[in-house]
Amino acid sequence: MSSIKDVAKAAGVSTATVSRVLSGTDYVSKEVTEKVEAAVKELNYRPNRAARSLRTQKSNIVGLVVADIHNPFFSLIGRIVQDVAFENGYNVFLCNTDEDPKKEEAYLKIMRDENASGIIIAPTHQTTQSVENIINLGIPTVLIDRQVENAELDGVFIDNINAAKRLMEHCLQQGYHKIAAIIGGGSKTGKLRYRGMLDALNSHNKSFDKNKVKFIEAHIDDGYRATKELLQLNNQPDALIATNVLLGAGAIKALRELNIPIPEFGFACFDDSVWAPLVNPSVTVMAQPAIEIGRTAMEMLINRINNQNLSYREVILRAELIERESTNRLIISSPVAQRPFPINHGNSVL
Amino acid sequence: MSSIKDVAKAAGVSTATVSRVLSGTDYVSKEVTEKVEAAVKELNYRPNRAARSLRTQKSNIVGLVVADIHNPFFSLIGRIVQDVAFENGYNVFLCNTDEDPKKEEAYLKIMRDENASGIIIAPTHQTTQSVENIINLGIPTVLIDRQVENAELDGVFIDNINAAKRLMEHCLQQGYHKIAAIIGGGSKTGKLRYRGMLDALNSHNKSFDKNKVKFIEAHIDDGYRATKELLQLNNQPDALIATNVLLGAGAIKALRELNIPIPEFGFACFDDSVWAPLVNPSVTVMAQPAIEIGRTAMEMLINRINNQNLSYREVILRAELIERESTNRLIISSPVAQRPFPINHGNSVL
DNA sequence: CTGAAAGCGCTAACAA
DNA sequence: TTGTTAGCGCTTTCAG
Repeated sequence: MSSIKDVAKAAGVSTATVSRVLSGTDYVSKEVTEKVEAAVKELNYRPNRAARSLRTQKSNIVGLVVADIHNPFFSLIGRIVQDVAFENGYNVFLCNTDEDPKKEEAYLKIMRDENASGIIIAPTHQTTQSVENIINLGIPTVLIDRQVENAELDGVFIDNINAAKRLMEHCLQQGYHKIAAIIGGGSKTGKLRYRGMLDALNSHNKSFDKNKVKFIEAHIDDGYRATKELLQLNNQPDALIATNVLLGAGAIKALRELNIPIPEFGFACFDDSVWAPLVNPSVTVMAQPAIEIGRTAMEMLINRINNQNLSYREVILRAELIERESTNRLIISSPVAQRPFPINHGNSVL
Repeated sequence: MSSIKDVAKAAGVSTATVSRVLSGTDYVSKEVTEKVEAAVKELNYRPNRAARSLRTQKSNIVGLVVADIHNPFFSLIGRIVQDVAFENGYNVFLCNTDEDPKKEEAYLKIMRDENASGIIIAPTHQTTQSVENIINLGIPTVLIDRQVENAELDGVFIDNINAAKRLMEHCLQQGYHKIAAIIGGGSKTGKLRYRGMLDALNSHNKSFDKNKVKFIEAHIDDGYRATKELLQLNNQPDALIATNVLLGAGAIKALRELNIPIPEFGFACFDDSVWAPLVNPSVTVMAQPAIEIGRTAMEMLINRINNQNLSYREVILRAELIERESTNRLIISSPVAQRPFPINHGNSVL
């Protein structure tokens, strides 16, 4: 491994000059520049990142802190974040918190130790402390997925209340009136979506039957169990909304096992996925624009890194209601194969 | 941000002593140790990684290089790799190559620049050059998913030939005899799986009808298109095997649109997924043990980092055939809801 | 426009 | 058992 000294020697210049050529900050004569570039090529020189980082107190590391990269919503975001990062010379550190504030804090500390340039984070539900931790780091940060009031941080979200409201509204319009919900209780997002659903109900002079709402951990198993419990109530619901893709998958498993007829029983969930149009009947979803979220977040982060004085901004993206069969109580029995579905849907999640 | 000097001053000792206490390598008296630890706590001191890395020519960075983290097979592996890494003090750099050798090479160079301690990689199809690049780095490396002959590298794989053979064997036993295949052409894995399928056919004195085999890029869209093409042949196939989860999803879309009756027409693919048991009919799969692959790979990597003199080893894990309805030509029409499916299947991929 | 030299924060000889 | 010190490879004043 050749160092900057070797290059300097080979080019017959000082290390400072080599550094200048590489960074392109200062003016260097054409002649010298060429000599240096030749030496760089010759020696196959690549600057040592640790040395650079130590000297500049910066790094090209960006932390991506999410609950679980295996959640397809996050993996799609992660995919795009990494793409944009790569295009801009940044590397992505992957951190899975499982919504555990301890882990989250540990990762944030590591980001500080690494002199991370920036962080993209979907903070855990312990919002206040968590966000305080982030702000105290003094590292440029973009929040995703979970909005935090009054946080002096950039963020990109969807309007959860509105999206949930529209989804509930849709179900009501389809004629369901005893609607149950399973909600991810680990994050702020779940609470907002609950509120949106409630808003829709209220505007119809309705409300949630309390024992038809379950705040649970956002895992497949939990969605499965909760759905089974809900369907064993005396006063059974006639529809179910799940507030994320994992809960949705668990719910479908349960509905299948219990042989619940859909869409006589209505079902819808958040997040589009590859399988939502493929299960039978196909599933109505509120699709979050994951790709756009990821791209926007990384771009905002780069802007923030390059200019810390920007005023903080929040980007709210619109989620899209995709109506499919699982809530189509009005016109039952149109065969699956005749319903078109998007082959290349940008929001789609595996 | 306090440095080791501040701690040394506060504890009234030298920086060397502080370093010794922190690393635990040399003996330090109890008394001094306590003073140092108190100072560390007091100042909320955390060692600067760049400085440490520069000095030791090591880092705690591990690169995870895969085609696409949004492929649920890789995202599950990534999830586990990151877990094990975290437990052992390593951080994971995420790299998506899209099977592009250029990108792969770029990421490998970055790993070198970062003094990465290790790499876990599913190499692209340009095997020889790619693996040479890896070996030339001199960084401990574990291959996953794509076996490379004669590579002086650790690896953890499944026996692709055998797994594909068993899957094909299963289809033949179910009475399908004009079986088509869509195969990921971008990686070695696809070729091995092709060979396994061929082996099974040969042992029945059969062979592939050449225009019923398509080597394509492993994307959903490509699987979709290829399936449509295959079903427009004069001599239509009576079954289809897809060699990975993305191709499988695309195939199902196409089969749905064309209103192909399953399991009269047979379908199976590699990789279990959350939706495989939920689509209708449920899909027979050859499930790869993704969690085990990820865990084993990271553990092997740590071993290799700690002892470069170990002899190289290959771990071959067994894939599991999960028979579901989509190949169940023999007993048609058992209702979905009555077929049990695993709620917490370890291999399951979203 | 270029060079000399200091120093980022840490570890590891070597000394004591 | 502890301290002194050199130096990892780079950038960035400051001089020229």
